Amino acid sequence: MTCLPQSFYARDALEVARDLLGKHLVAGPIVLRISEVEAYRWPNDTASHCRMGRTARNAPMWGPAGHAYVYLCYGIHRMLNVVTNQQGEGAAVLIRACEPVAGLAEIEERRGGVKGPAMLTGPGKVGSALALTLDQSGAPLFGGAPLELHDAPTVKQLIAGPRIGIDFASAPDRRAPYRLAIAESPWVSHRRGLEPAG
DNA sequence: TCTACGATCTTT
DNA sequence: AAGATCGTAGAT
Repeated sequence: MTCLPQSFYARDALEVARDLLGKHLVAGPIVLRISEVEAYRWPNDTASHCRMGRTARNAPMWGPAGHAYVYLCYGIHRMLNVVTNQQGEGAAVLIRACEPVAGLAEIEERRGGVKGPAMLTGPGKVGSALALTLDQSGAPLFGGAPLELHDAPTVKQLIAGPRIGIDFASAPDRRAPYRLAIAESPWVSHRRGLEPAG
């Protein structure tokens, strides 16, 4: 298993999002296959955390690609994003759902005994399974890091639809099909609104 | 400081 | 349909 190089991430978030489907998140004994993502693009994406400019929280989104952006949502959930684009551009891909590949027992334990797709379909659940902490925000995802992204076969059949939980965004950004998932996978949250895509 | 509000999940 | 729960961000 080879680690994805930093150059993989230094592209438009939507391209990286598509290519992240099927790739592996590796954290110690746990390996997760990415099955659903959302792109938060640069520039002019009113759904993005970067819509208001640079802040202490979103600083990693403006930094070098291939690093993590972790933030706390609703006071409870830790969300994992992968930083994309060039340095100085605020963009990232949110990891929304995964399929377990290894470390099933550890994942189940961290998820409170939940099994099946309910275990990993939703960004908060992925964060919980990986035991993410806020101090991991800004950490690289390559070069022997505790959390890494490894290469795996590219996914051909995918489905796309509007992003979840961004009602505050402009109408075009609300409608934009920036949520991508593996077509045949049961490890996908909110199947409604997703349609076959290139 | 103060206040409002989330890129959600669970239970009712 | 609504509560949990707290760090951010923007306003004061």
